[in-house]
Amino acid sequence: MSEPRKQRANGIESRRRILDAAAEIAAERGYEGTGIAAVSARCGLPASSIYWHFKDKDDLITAVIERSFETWLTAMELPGEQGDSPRERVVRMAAAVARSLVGTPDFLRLGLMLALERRPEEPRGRTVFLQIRSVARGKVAEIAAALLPELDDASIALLATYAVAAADGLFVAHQTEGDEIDLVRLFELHAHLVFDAAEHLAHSRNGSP
Amino acid sequence: MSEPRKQRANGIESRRRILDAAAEIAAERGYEGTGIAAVSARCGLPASSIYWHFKDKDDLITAVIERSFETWLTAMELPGEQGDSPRERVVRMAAAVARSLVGTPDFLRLGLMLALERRPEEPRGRTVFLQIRSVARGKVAEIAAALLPELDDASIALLATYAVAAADGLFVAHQTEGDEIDLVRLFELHAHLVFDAAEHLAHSRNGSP
Amino acid sequence: MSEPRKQRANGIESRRRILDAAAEIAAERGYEGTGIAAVSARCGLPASSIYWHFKDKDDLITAVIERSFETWLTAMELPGEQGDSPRERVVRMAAAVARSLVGTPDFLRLGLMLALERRPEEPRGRTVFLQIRSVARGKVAEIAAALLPELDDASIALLATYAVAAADGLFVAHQTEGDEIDLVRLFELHAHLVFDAAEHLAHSRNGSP
Amino acid sequence: MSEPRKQRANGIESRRRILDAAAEIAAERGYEGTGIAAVSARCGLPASSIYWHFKDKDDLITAVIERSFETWLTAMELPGEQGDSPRERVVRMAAAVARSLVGTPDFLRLGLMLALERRPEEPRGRTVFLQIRSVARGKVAEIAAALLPELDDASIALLATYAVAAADGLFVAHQTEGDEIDLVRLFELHAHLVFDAAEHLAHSRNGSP
DNA sequence: AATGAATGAGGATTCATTCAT
DNA sequence: AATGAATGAATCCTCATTCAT
Repeated sequence: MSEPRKQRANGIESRRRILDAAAEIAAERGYEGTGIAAVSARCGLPASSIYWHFKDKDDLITAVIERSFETWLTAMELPGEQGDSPRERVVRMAAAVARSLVGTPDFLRLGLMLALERRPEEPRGRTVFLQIRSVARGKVAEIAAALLPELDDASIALLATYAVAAADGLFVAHQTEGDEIDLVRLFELHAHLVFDAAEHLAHSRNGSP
Repeated sequence: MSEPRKQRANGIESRRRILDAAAEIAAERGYEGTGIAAVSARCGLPASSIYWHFKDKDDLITAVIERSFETWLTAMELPGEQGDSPRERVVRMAAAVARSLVGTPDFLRLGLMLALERRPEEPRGRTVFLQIRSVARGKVAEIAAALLPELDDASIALLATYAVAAADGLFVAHQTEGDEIDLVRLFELHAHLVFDAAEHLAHSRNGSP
Repeated sequence: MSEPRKQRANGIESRRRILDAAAEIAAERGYEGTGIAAVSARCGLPASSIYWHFKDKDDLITAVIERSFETWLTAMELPGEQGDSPRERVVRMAAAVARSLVGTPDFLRLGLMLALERRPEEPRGRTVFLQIRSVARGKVAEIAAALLPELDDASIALLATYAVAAADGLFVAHQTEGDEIDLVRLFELHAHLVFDAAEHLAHSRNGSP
Repeated sequence: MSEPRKQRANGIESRRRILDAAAEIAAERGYEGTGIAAVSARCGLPASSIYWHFKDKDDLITAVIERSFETWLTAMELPGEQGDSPRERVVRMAAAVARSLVGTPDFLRLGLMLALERRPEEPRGRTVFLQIRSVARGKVAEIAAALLPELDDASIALLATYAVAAADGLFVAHQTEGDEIDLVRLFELHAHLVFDAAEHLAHSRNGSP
C-alpha cells in the first residue's frame, strides 16, 4: 500500500522538493528550528536522502537562501525608465520592490534572522545573506549616483545605507504586524524621504548632517 | 566561620547570574539556540537550579527580555525639553535613542529574532516584545501629535509606523555591519527625514501621500 | 509494572553498572563496536544517563580501561621474596602474572585493540593504555637491574622491551586460541628464556647480540 | 578521441583501487571503523561500485587480508640454506621475517585487531587470519623438527606456539612504539632465545619445563 | 534555596546496502 | 562495468524537564 520505491529516480526533482520543504519550515522557525526530520516529513523523502543532496544542514539552509534570492531577483522586474522625473522613477522603483516583498521572500526573512545571530561558528547562510545585502546596497548607491550626479561619495554611502536599512525595518514591520501594514505605501513614503534628503545633501554642499 | 563567603543561599544573586548567562547566550544564538545546559555551564549553577527560579525555558527567555527592557529604559534618559525648536528637540531625542542602542540591548536583538519567527506555539517572549514595540509606537505618535497638532490621526499613525520600523532597520544594520556604521548619525538623519515628512503632511492637508 | 523511577538515586552504583556493562561489551567488540545503546540496554539505564556520568564515549572507554587496570593491579599479588635463587623468583613472578591474565583483564584486551589502531584523532583510552604499558616496562627493567646488577642500561632496556612485548603476544595467543594454550606454562618458559638471555648478556661483556 | 585516457571501464584497475583504499583505512581504524563511504571517498569510486566488486563489507575486508598476505609472502624471501650452523640459519630467517614486518603488512595489523575481538558473528576476515596464523605455526614447527630431530612433538608444539606468539608481540610493540624499536635486533634475540630453549629441551629428555 | 541524578524524546548525521538505469 | 539516487536502521549525543533529597 505504501509506494514500493520511487522508480526512475530523479535527483533534480527530489532536490527541489527538499528545498521547498526546507524553505517553508525555515521561514517559519529559523535556523535551529528547522529540523531535518521535519523537512523529511514534509517532502516525503527519508532524512538520509536529504544528505545525498546536501552535505549538511548548513548546506541545505544556504541553498534555500540562494535559491530564494535568485527566484526573487528574476521575479522582480524594475519598471521601465520612461521619461518622467527622477523622483517619480525612484518612487515607482520603491513600489515595485515593496510589491515583491509582500510575498515574503524566504531569503530575506531567514537572512535577517541569521543576521541578528552572532554564534561563534557563523552559518554559511548568514555569510551569503550579508553578501547579497551588500550587493544590494551597492546597487542602490549606483542608482543614487546616476540620478543625482552632484552628490559626493560619502553622502551616497550614507543614503544607500539608510535606504537599505530602513527598507529592512519596513519589511520586518510588515512581517510582524501583518497586512494591517501597507508595505507599498510605506515604501513610497520611504522613497520620497530619501529623495528629499538626497536633494538636501546635493544643494547644501557645506551644510550640517 | 567556615565557608569563605557567600555560601548561604542567596536567591536573588543566583537569579541574576542565571539571567546574565541566559542573556548572553540568547543574544548570540536566539531562542532555540539557547540550551539550558549552556546557560547552566555559563552561570555555574546546575540546570535543576534554573528550574527552581524559572518555570521553564520560555519563562526564562521572557524574563531576559523584560529585564533587559527595563534596564534599557532606566538607562536611557531623554534630553530635557529646553526651549529650542521642535525639529531640534526631535533630533536630540533620536540621537539619545541611538546612543542607547549602540550597547545592543538584548531585548531588541532577541525580540527582533523572535518577531521574525512564526512558529505555531508563539513564545511568550515574542508577545512581550511586540507589546513593548507597540507601546513605543504609541509614544512616538504622542510626541508627533504634540509637536505638530495640525496632523490628522492617519498621518500620525503612518509616521509613527515608519519611524519605528526604520529605526529597527538601522539597529539591524548596526548589528550586522558593526561599528563601521555610525548609528547616531543615521538616527539624526532619520529624525530629520521624518520631521520633513511630518511638515509636508501637515501643510498639504488634502493631498495624496 | 515497570519500576516507577529509581528512588534514592545512587550515582556511584549507577556509574559502576555502566562501567560493568561497557567493559563486557568493549572487551567483546572493541572501541567502535561498543554502542552506547548496547551499553544502555545491558546496564538498564537510559543512554542519556550514561552521559550524565561520562562526558562521551571516549571518556567511558577510558574509564573502563583505568578501572580494569586498577582492579587487576590490586588483585595480582606478586609472590613474596623468599630466599630462593633469582631465577626461581623470576619464574614464580611470571607464573603469578600469567595466572592473573587468564581472567582476561579488559584493560589488556581493549588496550591492545586500541594500540593496533592508528586513527587520526587518537582515543584517550589508547594513550592511557600506552602509558600503563610503559610503566610496566619500567617495572620490569627495575627488577632486572636489581637481580643482575652487572647488566648495562642498553641491555636492560632491550630485555625489558622483549619481555613485555612477548608477554603481550602470549596473551593474544591465549585470547585467540582459547584454553588449549597453557598460559602459565608459556610464561614460565618465557621467564626462563629471558633469564638465560640476561645471564648471557651479563657474562659476555663485549660480544655480539 | 574524446576522453583524455583510461575512461573505458577497467574492472581490474577499479578493484585494485578499492582494495588499496580499504587496506589503508582498515589498517588505521579496524573493521568497524572502515566505512564504505570512507573507502569510496578515498578511492574515488562511488559506493555502489564497491558493491559491484565485492558482495559486502565482510567480503571486502577479507579480500584485503588475503591480498596483503599474498603480497607479503611473495615479497619475503627466506635466506638460502647455505652451509652454516642451524642456529645461524634460524637467526638469519628471523631477521628476514623482521625486515618484512617493518613495512607493517596490513594483514597482520588488521588480523590481530580482528583476532582480539569476540563478536557473535565472526567476520570472515578473522577466520582467514587465524588460518594463516595456524599455517605459520605449522611451518615453524616443521623447521624446528628438521633442525633438531631429537625433539618430541609436545616440545615442538610448545616452542612453535611460543615463537609465533612472541613474534606477534614484538610486531605489536613495533606498531605502538614506532621506530624507536629495532625490530630486526629483537627478532634476532628472539631467535637465539628460542634456539637455546630448543637445545635445552632436546638434551634434558625427561625433565620438567 | 538548591542540586545530583535521572529520563524519554528528539537532535543531526552515518551506516551498509539496494536498485533502476 | 558502473553509478546516481534512495532507504531504514543505527550512530553518538543533546534536549527540556522532573524528582527525591
